Amino acid sequence: MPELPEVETIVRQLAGHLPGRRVQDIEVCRADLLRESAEDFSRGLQNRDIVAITRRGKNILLSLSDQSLLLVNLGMTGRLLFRADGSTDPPPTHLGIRFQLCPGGSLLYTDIRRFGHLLRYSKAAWGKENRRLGPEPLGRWLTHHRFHTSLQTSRAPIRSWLLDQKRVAGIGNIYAAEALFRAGVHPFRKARGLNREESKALLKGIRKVLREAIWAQGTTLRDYRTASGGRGGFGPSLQVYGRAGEECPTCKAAIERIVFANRSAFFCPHCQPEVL
DNA sequence: AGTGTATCCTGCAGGC
DNA sequence: TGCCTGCAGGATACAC
Repeated sequence: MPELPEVETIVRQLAGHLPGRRVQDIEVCRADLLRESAEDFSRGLQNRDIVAITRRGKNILLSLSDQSLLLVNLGMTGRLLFRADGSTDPPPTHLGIRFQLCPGGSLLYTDIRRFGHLLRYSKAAWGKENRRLGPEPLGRWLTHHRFHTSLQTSRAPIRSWLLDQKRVAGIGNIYAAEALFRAGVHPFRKARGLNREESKALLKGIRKVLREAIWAQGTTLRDYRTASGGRGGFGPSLQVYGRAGEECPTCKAAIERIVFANRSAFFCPHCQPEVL
């Protein structure tokens, strides 16, 4: 569910609450969210101070006072909510893990489908894992030239390439569809088949749609919520995702939906021709 | 090596 | 009303 803009929104909100707070107590309601025992997980976090919160791709990273790190991946339906003490909000459904913080407040991880996970890393172990992720699409390192060069190494359909977190980190099915539409590139096209002009348009499209979605605090189709429980406002700005049968905003042709790699792809057959 | 597919899990919408 | 099917923003183990 949550792609880069959604995760960025959550991180920005939590940055106003978490740093400076201590993890006082941990309640694990759903142990299958972890890859270690609930006891080890709790022991590794208890009494650590949260120093910082950042994002890498679609992952949320909490830096702790002992140099270790807690990674939160929200999967499809994960939420990370901050609740002040005495909050009148109703208790969340599908609570997975509750972190009681000091001085005051709690951090709640909820997840209907439980595709998400929480992982502790040492500084060194995270460094190694981090290198396996592709560059940040909004980062300065990823130039048009590097993007184009990277595309040339793959025969995969460009939609699959964009979803592969080892290529570029943070893009999911919604923003892949939107970026391809903005660039006029059919999702089926081979990555290495894009010429310089097309790859430049694609990177520009990716950056534009991600920035606009961050500005709108992400896209709530159903389950995504910000850290304060709010909804993202980018939904009405989606031009093709979820709009099969509707008119293309550019040319009025009917938007099509095809399924490959087990996922829907939405595109305009006129603005995004499969063959040039 | 580099791809596509099936699978984990729950909830909801739509058809009958 | 209720049962059934298909579909969902992600990541990964496997087969080819």
